[in-house]
Amino acid sequence: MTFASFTDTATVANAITRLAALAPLTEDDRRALGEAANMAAAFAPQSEIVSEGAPLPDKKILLSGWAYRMRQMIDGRRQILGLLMPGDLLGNCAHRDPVSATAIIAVTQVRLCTVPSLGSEALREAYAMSGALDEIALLRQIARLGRLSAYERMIDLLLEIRERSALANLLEGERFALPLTQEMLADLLGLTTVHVNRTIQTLRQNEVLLLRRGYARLSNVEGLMRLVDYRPAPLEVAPQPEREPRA
Amino acid sequence: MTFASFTDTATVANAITRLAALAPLTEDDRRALGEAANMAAAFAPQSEIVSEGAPLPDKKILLSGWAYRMRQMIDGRRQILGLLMPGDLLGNCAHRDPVSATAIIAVTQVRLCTVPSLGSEALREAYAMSGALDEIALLRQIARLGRLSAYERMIDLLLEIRERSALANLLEGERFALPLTQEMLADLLGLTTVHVNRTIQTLRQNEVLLLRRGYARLSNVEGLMRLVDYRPAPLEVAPQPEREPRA
DNA sequence: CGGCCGTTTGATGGAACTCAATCTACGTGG
DNA sequence: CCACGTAGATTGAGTTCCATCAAACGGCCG
Repeated sequence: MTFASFTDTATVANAITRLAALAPLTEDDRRALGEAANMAAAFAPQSEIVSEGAPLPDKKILLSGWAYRMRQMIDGRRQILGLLMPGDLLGNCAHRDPVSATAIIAVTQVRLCTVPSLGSEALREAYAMSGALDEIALLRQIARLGRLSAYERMIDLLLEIRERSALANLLEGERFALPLTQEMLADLLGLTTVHVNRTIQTLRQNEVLLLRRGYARLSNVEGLMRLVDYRPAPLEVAPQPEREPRA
Repeated sequence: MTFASFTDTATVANAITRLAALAPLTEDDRRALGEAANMAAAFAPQSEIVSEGAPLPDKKILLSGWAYRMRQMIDGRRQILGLLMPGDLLGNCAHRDPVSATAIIAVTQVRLCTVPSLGSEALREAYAMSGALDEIALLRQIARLGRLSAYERMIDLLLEIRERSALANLLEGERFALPLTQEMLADLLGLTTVHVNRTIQTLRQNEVLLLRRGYARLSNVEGLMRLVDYRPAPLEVAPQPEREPRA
């Protein structure tokens, strides 16, 4: 299965939903975001959005699509450091002369726009919250790689993706998009593709995971959270209107 | 060897040296820092400076001593997420109602003080730079755990500690303090203490590492950096007056 | 139809873990 | 001042999880 043709169902609305969950946006904010979105730049799947060591661009919003931050060693070993999903913010850096510490690569087709004037209090607040969530994701990734088995790592990662999808109202019932190849999952989890494949099969046998055509569904989320000691990010998540699953 | 009695040779000057390397401090800044340091709070070795989920205190400077950020699972597995060394800043968080995502534990005796009024441009700049370096350290830790062998992880970590020591002028010749037990190293590197011990012995046999009484010395730093593809943090490090090694 | 990307399967090896015991340095109290 | 307790370091034997190597399979697109 290739994801070059992955049809991203996320819209600008999803990105804005996420920001609104981080700080109470005013109507003005939403309008400004909508206008900024009209100036969005598009990136093809697999393209390099930012290079390692390149000067960091302005603060940007990921309007739709997925990307990842990656580090590659000279001998070819790759480690994916973190995922970027709709509504995530890039270039969160307050000091002058900022340089990107990592490359950023598009997974699917990606649309990016510049954050509108940061004059708005709520937008600045959302930006700060987003930075805090970014840090939590990095910390989680460290604990995942350092102390979980392959089986647990996979569950922990899927729980995180599910949680972040929910934040942007991208949970359709209990199903969510997972446009990652097993190779990307391996680079994310510090495993080989072969072992990722075997781990997924075990998850399927245990009826924990349904994985099909770029979508995933977890069973018994509560139990899984207990299994890997998963702690949701400390956010009073406003309940979102639930979208109908479309099979 | 216990580090409860570890004599920390770092002084307030080391912490200030680090900040000065991040942004050009004025004389006023230095004076304010010196005064703030007089109001420092002390923490005993092994004590919990901040609890996970506790409300985050004000922005603080670690004046002297070492600490670490940690996450513990219910079944007892521990992962050290990162180290805090003299001159490091805590509570780098711009949004309201911040809660610590991790516990912070003192390794040695620790002294902390509140950052003086952030009115100063240079201090704000130093704070931002420090945040960027924190992120780089987290990213490095992820790549370390995900893609390096035990042997490489140990080298990579020691190179990072050496680099950070240098930033606070805590490199004495080629020697630097390493007040960590093998158990802490294990929790930091995602290994067991037994394996850390064996890895250290291999490093000693290869004449890469000298480790004695809480101090470390690396040989052939250039070669080690190449071996693990170590990339120093992008900082134009102002050369510091070198301190005489004393031992 | 053929090639390619991604997935799946099998066989084998090795890096790191587990369990268990011993050793060493140091601080403490008798 | 020595006996003891404890934290940390070290060593050995056996095991397991995950990597490696190699090949085959499946769907999609040209």
